[in-house]
Amino acid sequence: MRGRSIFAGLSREEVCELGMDVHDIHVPTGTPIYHEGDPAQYAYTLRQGGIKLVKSLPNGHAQIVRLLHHGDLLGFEGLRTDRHRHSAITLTGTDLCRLELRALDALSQRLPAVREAIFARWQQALQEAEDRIVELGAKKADARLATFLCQWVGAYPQQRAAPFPLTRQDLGEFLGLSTEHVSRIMADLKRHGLLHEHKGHIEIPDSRNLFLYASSDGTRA
Amino acid sequence: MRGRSIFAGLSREEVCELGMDVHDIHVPTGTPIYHEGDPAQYAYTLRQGGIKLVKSLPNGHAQIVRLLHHGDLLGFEGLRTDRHRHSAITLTGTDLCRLELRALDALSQRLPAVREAIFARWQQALQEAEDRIVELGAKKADARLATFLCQWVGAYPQQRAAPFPLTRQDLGEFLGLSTEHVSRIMADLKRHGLLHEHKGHIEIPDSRNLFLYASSDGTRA
DNA sequence: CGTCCAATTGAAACAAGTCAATCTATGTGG
DNA sequence: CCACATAGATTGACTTGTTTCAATTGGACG
Repeated sequence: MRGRSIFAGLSREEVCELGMDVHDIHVPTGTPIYHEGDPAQYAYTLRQGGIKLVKSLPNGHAQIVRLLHHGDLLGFEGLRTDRHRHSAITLTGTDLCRLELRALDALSQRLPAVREAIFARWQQALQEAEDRIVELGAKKADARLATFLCQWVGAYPQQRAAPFPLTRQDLGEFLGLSTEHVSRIMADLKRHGLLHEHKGHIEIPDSRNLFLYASSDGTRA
Repeated sequence: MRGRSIFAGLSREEVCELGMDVHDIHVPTGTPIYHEGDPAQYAYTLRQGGIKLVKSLPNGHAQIVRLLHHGDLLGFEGLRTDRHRHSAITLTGTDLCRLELRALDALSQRLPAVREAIFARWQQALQEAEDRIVELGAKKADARLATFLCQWVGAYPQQRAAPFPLTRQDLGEFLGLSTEHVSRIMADLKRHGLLHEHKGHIEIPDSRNLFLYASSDGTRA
């Protein structure tokens, strides 16, 4: 699912011939791709790197709504609303494929397979968002962090040590915690030997142990 | 959006003729319509009443993922997955319209307008789920409850006092709080005259005040 | 070598959960 | 019509979880 092109079977040339121009662009670390509230003009597919989708509250607090990996889509809400509903900020240097929303909409109307592919990703995003609601609503801080780390390294099955560009603040904004608390829990996990961290990479020696840590009465409410 | 039929313009007879049989069913208060993990066979549109969508954690905790009002859809995830991803339980007596998923899928493939309508609702659900993530991740208990109450009464603009079938436990499971804490905050709101409650109905004298209460440094992280 | 930013740590304040007791409304059967 | 049983709501005292503030450490980089 994730990582499969939405242009089921179409080559880039064929897509271009259908009237959309497609640009590959590179964005360096920590750079906004678009801002919450901006008029939505482009959608993107993430070819390489990591991105956070952030919503800000009036009182200056930020919440990371979703984290995107290789193969994920962003900006597609522009197909239904005229403005972006969150800010997209790179966590690493990223390679993106930029698509025009108007052309994408027209094209996907004509090609049901493309429409379906977008549809499917949307449904998947809803599923993940609902899982996140459960995490945030029903688990304590340490369990939230532990399950998140398990999922993160699970997204990099090939490597022994997964790249980990997130700061403590990013983790806090994703999990609804203060950076200090995140820091303490991370230190705890390392002390228990459940987690190693070096130079922007993390490694979980035995994810079963971490999972147990995560479940061990990580309850709330 | 909410409340509009997905069968854009088609009469029930036309829908039936297209090969789907449609049943109106009534379900009394507190009854499960389907369970998390059940094979998905039907989808429903909610004609009348209230429903909670619940996910359970292994350790026996429950999280209400979404609350449905008149006009909302449920069970449509069955179009993409073969099992229901949450349990649906009535909060009141409800009138539902039951649709066969297989037939619905076939029909919506043939009628792009129907497909689009479902698509649109899905997108809306994602939007609301992301808003909920922000609520849960970035606000404190009292602010979460206050904004929720505002939204709830906002869904019943016609009445002066909105029907309110939720128990304290429901509120807790929706907002990620203990029932006791919910009870205390509700008592506080009433003490401040921001909220009245009688016999399964609530009334917010001035929603601006409650909103202020909700925003007044309702920060976290 | 000094600077800067992120991470860590500690102590204290605050928020929320837990447990237990009480209260209230509601419905039931006598 | 009343006594009682029941389930949800409330309240209080206490414990635990989390944030806040402030100070310190550590690493990356010029």
